[in-house]
Amino acid sequence: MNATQEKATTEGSLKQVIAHAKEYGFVFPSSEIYDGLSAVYDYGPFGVELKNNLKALWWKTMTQLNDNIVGIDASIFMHPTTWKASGHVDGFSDPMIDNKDSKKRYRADVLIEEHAAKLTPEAGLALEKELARLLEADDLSGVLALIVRENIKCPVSGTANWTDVRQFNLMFSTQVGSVAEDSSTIYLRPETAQGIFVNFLNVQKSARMKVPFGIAQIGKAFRNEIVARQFIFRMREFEQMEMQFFVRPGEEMTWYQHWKATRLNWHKALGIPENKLRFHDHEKLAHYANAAVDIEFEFPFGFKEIEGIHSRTDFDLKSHQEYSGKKQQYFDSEINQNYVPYVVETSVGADRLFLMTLCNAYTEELVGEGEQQKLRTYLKLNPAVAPIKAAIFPVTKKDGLPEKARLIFDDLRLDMKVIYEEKDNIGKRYARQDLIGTPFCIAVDYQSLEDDTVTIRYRDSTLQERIAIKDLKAKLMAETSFNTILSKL
RNA sequence: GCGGGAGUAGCUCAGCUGGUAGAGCGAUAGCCUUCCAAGCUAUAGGUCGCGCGUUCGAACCGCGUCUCCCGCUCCA
Repeated sequence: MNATQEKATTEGSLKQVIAHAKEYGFVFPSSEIYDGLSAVYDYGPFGVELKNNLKALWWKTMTQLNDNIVGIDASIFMHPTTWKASGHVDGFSDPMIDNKDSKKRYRADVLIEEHAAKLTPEAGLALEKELARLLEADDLSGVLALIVRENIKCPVSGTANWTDVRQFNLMFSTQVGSVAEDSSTIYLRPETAQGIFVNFLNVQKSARMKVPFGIAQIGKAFRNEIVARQFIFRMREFEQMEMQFFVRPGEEMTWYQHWKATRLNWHKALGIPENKLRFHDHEKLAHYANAAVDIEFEFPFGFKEIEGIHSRTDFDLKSHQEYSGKKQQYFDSEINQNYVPYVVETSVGADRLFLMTLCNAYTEELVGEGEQQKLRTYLKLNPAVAPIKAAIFPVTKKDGLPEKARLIFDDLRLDMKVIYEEKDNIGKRYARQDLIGTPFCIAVDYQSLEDDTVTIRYRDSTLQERIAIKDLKAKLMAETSFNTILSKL
């Protein structure tokens, strides 16, 4: 651990990243003055800039670089039947049971299914049927009775000392209408995808889209997680960036592979090192999917999913067709056929993308020698997504330097987010910008008054070079443009 | 939800076996200083997470509660 001698560059632990995020205005706990609200967070002044940039980058990648992808913005509230059709009403609530000795929590249905697998095929099948009947009837005490009757034990403690079976519904519900009695229950969407599916024909017709084509959407979704933790990694209110890609039946695997590669590449282009990213194939597939893979990032707490790519088959559109009684078909004039398209989904957690970006950017470096040695903390953010693109400093606040700097600032602000500061010595000002990841600092000095040049100081190297003021904006625009990322795709 | 750990100024922490709060950094204002958290002056900021109890007296002891962190479980 004695790495103090060499120039050690380290990434932060999750704790450090959280502390940094709060201290420097990226992420605050929600309603903090009331002790916060579990698993809910607010984005601060620099956090919202960073997040907006990430969202804009994704949006442009999808809708600007692909002429067959268009966007929508659907509501959070949807007709309740939507969630019956999607399977969330039935499938999104889990019967849970705790073992009082081992303190472990299990899904009661999984426990019984695993037990059934050990029985003879006939007995196992009979048990599963019984379970299905009980679940269908929402008979939770019946499920417990079944566990007791079968003498199912906890794999850890080996005892059958169980709590009651309790239902955890992951969807938030609320009422429409001001009078409680007359109102009907509706849900806050647990995923944004259904807003796309129910608008499939609206979009296809109005934008005259031809299969294969995609619909992109960024929006909030809500899940009443039993356990929500790890900062903004798992929140009860979160933001998804989803693109549903509609393809001819039978061609879904080709597109699945295509989007898998394309999306991984996007994260790399953003500047995430290759060795911190990996694919993780799903062995157990969701009810709607015939193939699924996660793109995982190595967070301080391990490799975790940031994006999912799913081949959702025609499950959703078919289901909506059934429940709504409205045909969800597409006429493919190339092959002269009507069909319900298959869907390949790419779904990024915007907050996870944000957290990945922040974790990856957080850097601590020992600089200086001996007594002078100190820790330099900065955010190595990609300039294209950095909250502040440049800071403009007069080297002192007299002799007309502030006025000169102001002119540059007023010109730059028309094109990008910049900061002007003249308080404190310039080293302190550099350090403050490092902490929020500002990639460039522009210093106006006495030479600037004579020959209209300034120095530009680079965040990561702390090196400076002199540049003519007339060339400054073009350089900054080029260095901070989305183009620097998009051109790599 | 369960188990473990932790809550004192914006941050990092100090505060003895109970005697009603302090430091450094940071922030703000000013001075000084043309280049990497320098120096000087001043100011602001805390019902010690919250509640109840014990006590003449609680940051400190007891009980309860809330929040955060780590693990179990689940997912975008």
